[in-house]
Amino acid sequence: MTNGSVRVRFCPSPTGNPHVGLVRTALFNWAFARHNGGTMVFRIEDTDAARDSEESYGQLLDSMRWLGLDWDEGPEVGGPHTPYRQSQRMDIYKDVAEKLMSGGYAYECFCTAVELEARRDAARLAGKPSGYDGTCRNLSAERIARYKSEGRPAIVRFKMPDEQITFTDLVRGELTFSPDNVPDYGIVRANGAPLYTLVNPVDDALMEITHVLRGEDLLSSTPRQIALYKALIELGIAKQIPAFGHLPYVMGEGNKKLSKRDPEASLNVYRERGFLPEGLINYLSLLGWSFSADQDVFSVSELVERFDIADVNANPARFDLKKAEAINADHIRRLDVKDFIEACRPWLRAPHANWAPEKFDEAAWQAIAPHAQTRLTVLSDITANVDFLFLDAPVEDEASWAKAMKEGSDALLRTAREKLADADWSSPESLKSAVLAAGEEHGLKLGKAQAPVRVAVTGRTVGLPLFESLEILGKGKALSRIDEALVKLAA
RNA sequence: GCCCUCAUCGUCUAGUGGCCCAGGACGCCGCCCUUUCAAGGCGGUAGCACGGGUUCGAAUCCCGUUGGGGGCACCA
Repeated sequence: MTNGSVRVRFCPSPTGNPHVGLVRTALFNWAFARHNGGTMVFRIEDTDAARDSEESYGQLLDSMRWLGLDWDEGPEVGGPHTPYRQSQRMDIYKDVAEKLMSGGYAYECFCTAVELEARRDAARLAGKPSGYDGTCRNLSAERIARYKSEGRPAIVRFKMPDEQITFTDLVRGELTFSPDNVPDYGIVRANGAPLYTLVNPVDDALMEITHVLRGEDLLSSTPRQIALYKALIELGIAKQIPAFGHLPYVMGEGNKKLSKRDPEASLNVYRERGFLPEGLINYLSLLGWSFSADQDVFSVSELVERFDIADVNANPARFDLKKAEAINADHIRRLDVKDFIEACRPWLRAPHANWAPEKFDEAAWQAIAPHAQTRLTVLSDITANVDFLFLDAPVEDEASWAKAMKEGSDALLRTAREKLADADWSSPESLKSAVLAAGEEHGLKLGKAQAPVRVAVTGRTVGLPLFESLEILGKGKALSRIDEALVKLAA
């Protein structure tokens, strides 16, 4: 669909934890670049020293790497437009701002915050647009000199041309804005620090970005960026105006835009719970896009193969945890057992695991893993499923105990213990027969008969297939746990 | 207040004028399988916001209403 080389960028500012909306934006840019054999530029917009943090910067890179969203130019990778952190590009912006000023595209504005606010309120009351009213647009030279001698601070404001601006949004089609509603806007702070409004388009121009795919919240600032672009082209700084595509919001509970403050929104939450990168990517890409009419579980490479920005739809999507987990569960099941075994590792150790590290038994883990794989929705669930193998005694779960240990359970357990003692412990079938026979003696079907044994050995009423679990735990430990349960029942 | 934007099952979506009395997925319900719980199989539940047009024909095009979301910073 696109000819020539596609260059997209992902340009977060390092404030707070990465959140899923941000990730979705990164993902669509990445998928678009990869689909078209283009270039993914990663740029850090850290021009707000008060809010940016180095910690957040580190998290951003770490998150991208965890997800497998690689970049061709950017931090720690370099590229022809180094540096890729805006905090290191201040000279460039200063220079552009000066050119904009001397070219008559921007002017100094001496209005104070108080004045601005008063006029904004008045405009609002009068039912008029409340943006900047252009007061300082055509100040006389004397006036400017006087303000300066008074030491009045000034910001630099971009002068919006008095014309309609029309562009074709990649996801929304043709959009037109009238100049009345696109006021002159600040591009440099009074202290000389450039603002996002300047810095973002300037870098896009310099880095020759061809497609700007970003959140819907930036939609209404597009006309002013296009105007700035035109100025930059006239000044010989920019070559072309990029195409814009505004991605729909990712909403949270209560139909609110998922914000950084919302704990549900934090990427780290999903990572710690044991989402697979490909599972999360799969789910996130379904927010505003679809793979096909009848399939919604797919691999990252399938995504790349099919993704097209033209197929993204414009309506906001709600993040649905249940579906995200279901998709993730599917990806867990798709894993090779070997990969599943490795993927679970972090949850087999502290701080997730509740057993001492030396109690972990690699052989037992490898034996039990296949039985766990079809039962997890998130990897962190593994701990509770296998802890009976690595704990000295099964966890104490009162609800499970109460549910399984009824009248006669002690008699059943005694019989089961006897038969189990004579069974062949290298065969789950033999163990099953033992419990089955014990149940028959007490008039219980296997479903009922296995419950007390399960709770005695694993501590819980639900869990992995019992007879395989018994075999892996081993005869000695299993029988002594039944003995302990018998003691507890007698007490 | 002004401007922009969005609108198909509870949720994510397919659908670009006839193939749709609307398809898939998650959820939910039921059945089968079954050593618990899952997984798997089968079936069910539920939707084109509303009102006008245009057209032989509208979920699809146009207008309006309503509702949701966003912007209107010396944040990004």
